[in-house]
Amino acid sequence: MTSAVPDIAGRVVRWQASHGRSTLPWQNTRDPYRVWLSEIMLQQTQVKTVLAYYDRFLQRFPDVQALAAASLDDVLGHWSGLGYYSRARNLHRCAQAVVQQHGGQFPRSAAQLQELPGIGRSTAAAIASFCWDERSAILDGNVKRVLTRALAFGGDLAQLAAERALWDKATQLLPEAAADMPRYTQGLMDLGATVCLSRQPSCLLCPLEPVCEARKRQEVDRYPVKTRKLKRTAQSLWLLRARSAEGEVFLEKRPTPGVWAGLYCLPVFDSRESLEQAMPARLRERLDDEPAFVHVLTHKDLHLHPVALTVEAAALKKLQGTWFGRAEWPALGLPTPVRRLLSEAG
DNA sequence: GTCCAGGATT
DNA sequence: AATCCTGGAC
Repeated sequence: MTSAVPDIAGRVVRWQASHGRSTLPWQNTRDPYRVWLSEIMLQQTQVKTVLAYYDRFLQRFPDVQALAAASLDDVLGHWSGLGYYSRARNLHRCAQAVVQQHGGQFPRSAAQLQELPGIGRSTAAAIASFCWDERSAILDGNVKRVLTRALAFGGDLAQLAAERALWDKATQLLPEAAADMPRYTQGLMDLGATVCLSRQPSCLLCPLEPVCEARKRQEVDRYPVKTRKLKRTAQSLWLLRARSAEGEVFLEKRPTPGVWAGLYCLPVFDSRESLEQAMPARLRERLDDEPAFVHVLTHKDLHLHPVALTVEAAALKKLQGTWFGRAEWPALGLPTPVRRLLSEAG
């Protein structure tokens, strides 16, 4: 044993067995469909949020064949509210690729999994290690935090070279025994989610505390190093909130790509003037401006201006879109702010 | 209210 | 390097 690294893997594996999570609905299975679905949902999304979606999604789409056979609208309807809707579009495409190109079986290596839509390097490694014990490293945001602290890795993760170097470190740290891979991978995720927190980490509860370089130097909060320039722009949008006398709502489908791609949405306009011009003159005086509110995306603040209007259904025949009744629209793929607006209206 | 965390695609 | 969403902490 000439390695300079301490036995991090063994510590993680033993800690996972005694203190890690073991009752989440996507654990205690090696079914790649269930593991894959959970990993996609958990991208950029916290466990608590996913818990509200996972079982319901599985009930509607119990296997990869059912998902592949479903319409994209149906899939987006069950994803509605989870955010980052390209994940749902890629999920659907991936299911179809598995059925059509792999005979309904997920390919059994991380390298092949990574060829599929929506599965990047880390997600591929997670699936392969959980389902088939493959010795392949994950490196999501939580794990980056654990590893950069344990190693006092000071490279700037905004730089490609540092990112590559950390992937190499993560690979070197893997347990030697393939059979330990599921527990090791789960342990790293658990540590990042429950102990090695971004703010106020619980170092006293951490199995890596005795070997953690950042802890040793009392510099835990300096890792990971990432110089990011999040420059958020602002944009105003006007939303036509039309209701018919029968209580139906008027929705249009969003184009792909773009914000809310593929989802149903109230008709969107760049200005109040363009909203007015899109409808018959006799209706313009009945427009009712409602309080604006801000909806935040990663890269822009959307200032949303709802404009209400009650009309007979035929009055908007110049606009693209469809009327949906109370029995229909709740099941559609809707962005959260639009769903909220519709709910408030009754 | 403000700030922040969190992968893959193009 | 830019794009894509929501929820939780403070």
